[in-house]
Amino acid sequence: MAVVSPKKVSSAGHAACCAPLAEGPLSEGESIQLALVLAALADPVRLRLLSIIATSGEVCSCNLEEPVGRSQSTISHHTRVLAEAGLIVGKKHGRWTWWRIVPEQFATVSRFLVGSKPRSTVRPR
Amino acid sequence: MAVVSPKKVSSAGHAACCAPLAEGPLSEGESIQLALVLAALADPVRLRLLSIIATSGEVCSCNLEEPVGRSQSTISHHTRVLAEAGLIVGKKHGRWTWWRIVPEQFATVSRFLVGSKPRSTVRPR
DNA sequence: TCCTGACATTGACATCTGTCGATCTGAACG
DNA sequence: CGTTCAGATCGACAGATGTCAATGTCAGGA
Repeated sequence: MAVVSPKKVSSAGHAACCAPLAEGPLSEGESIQLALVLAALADPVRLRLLSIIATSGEVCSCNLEEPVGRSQSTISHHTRVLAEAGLIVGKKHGRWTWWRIVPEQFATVSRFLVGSKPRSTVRPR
Repeated sequence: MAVVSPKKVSSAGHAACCAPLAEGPLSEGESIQLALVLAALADPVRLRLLSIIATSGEVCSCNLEEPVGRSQSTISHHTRVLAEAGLIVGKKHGRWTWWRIVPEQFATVSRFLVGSKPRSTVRPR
């Protein structure tokens, strides 16, 4: 994933945009946007964090370290990546940050992946 | 993506398995499997290749280099990654390899991402 | 006002990944 | 056979990523 640098784009927003994969070739820009969100999803620890948050509805960071067995700073790093990808949002309650899923972002990515049915056929040159 | 090594698992099969994210915490194994497929998707060049293949129905490698502007060896690398993730399959016709989408694998991943609705709420400790 | 606890940030490090040029392999065709 | 061509593999390299320990920040409670 050389081209995609999450640091540059502070948030992928809800704009992982564009039409399903089979609706026509993706532009370079569209593919970079989508890859950003998919890259945030493509880590075992982050997937487990997401499943915990999605299952619980709302969780504070303090309840995330133990189940995945990573240090506090690592968890903080991962929640940041997920938040920048627009997959979760955090709300501060006193000392704690409560995280919850942003279903719309998941739906957007999901919409891309379905409808990837073959259509016509192109002969090789 | 430190833990996921596509080289070790020759194919992710159609077993990116398990229930939707919100159906309960993912096991470590499940998360690694899913991350494998998502990592294959999380690259702009591979997304564009997929969109080209999905749009065309069936394409030979020789028609993939030019649209994405990468060398032959790089394309070969990417098609390999996609094939190992079970997202495409290649069939040899004489000298050419024809690639096509495996819709089931996309559906499997997609099924994970939807249904990620918040449910109950967990109090911080 | 000072301490404590919850997170964020930083720095360092080993590992992984995308890319290319060069080389290898194996099918088609004289 | 020997040549040609599609595509796989190899070797190298720059840049990205996951991880942790250490340190910074800032809200609440004593």
